[in-house]
Amino acid sequence: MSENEGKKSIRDFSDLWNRPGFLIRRLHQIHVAIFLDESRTHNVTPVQFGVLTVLYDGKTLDQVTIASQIGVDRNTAADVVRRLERRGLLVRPKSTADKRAKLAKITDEGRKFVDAVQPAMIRAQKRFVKALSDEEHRALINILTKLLLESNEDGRAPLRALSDITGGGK
Amino acid sequence: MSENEGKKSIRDFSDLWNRPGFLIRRLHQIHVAIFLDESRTHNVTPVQFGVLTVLYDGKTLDQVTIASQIGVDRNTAADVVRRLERRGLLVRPKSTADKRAKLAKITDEGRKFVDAVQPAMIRAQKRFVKALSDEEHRALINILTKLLLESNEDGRAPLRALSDITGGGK
DNA sequence: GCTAGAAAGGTAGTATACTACGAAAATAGA
DNA sequence: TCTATTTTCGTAGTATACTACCTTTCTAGC
Repeated sequence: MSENEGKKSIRDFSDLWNRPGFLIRRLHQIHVAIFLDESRTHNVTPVQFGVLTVLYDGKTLDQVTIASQIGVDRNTAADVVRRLERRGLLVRPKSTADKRAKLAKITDEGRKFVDAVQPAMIRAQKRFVKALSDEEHRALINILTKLLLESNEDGRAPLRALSDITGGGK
Repeated sequence: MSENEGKKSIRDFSDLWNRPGFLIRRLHQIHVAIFLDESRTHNVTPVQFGVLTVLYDGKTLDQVTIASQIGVDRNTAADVVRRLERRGLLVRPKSTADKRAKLAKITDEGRKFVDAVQPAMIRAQKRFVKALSDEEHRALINILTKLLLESNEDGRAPLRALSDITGGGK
């Protein structure tokens, strides 16, 4: 095979496999599949687990805050919270301070559930990147983080409290 | 002597931002948002555009083949094809050779549509990775491709004809 | 030729993710 | 205080993505 066949620019997107958007979509599908496979017996999705993780320490949060912390749409967050409530993993008390707000608080059962699923989440992450060396892994995280910070406001669910990442002075 | 104190392994996933799955999900959301924004006037999604791209050269394909080429589920591909048919961008003749198969073929209108949307797709890809240097861009594509090839069979929609990527055969 | 299994399509149901709209409540400004 | 705006939640609708199950058709083995 020739060395630099065609010598196309890296910014040539005519090939599907040179489109970052395509690769990202496929990898997202695959990660979800791996997560569901590893946590098969628990019947939980990555986003549901994310919500429970955010609530794990006992904080009582409203839906908008939850949405901004895990990076999903407000409506999606409300859906997810409803499903988790149905399973008894969290409760949804009304706020007394703000009559509009509907809060979410993890239950004991929910906390036990997170403890039980945590190892599967770890297995899924490891399996997902098992082909990479530590160096490649680090490069991947760095580049994805860079893209995310750069485009955070482009999505419909911009994350807040990014100071943890940027190290910026709050 | 805390040489390694606080120096977490790259494989420590306790922080959300160290979880490749989380980063990938967010970036997927953002890419879709950017694509929809750039192609706003055309009312088309990345997956729909992918199907039309595969059919652009006039091939008549069945739904399973389309699904495997763009990496979506068989049922999802059928949904997408139905929507594109509704808009007159493709037709769905029945196969004479195989009475089960329902084929898809792009129309003249569909081909014109792809021509019109192509620049928006290019703009979306460029905007998505605009924060990266050529070197970072290349590293990203390489790593994502590596992950994809490694995990292709883990998803529900494994891609076929990967020889173009692996350099094998042909 | 016949039958079992595979393969293609379809329906139905669920979850994530978004848009658009509306109601109720909180807040900021005149 | 009164009003306009913002915020929060809700509903409804669409698209991607998957599972589960079903029918029809094709194919392989006998």
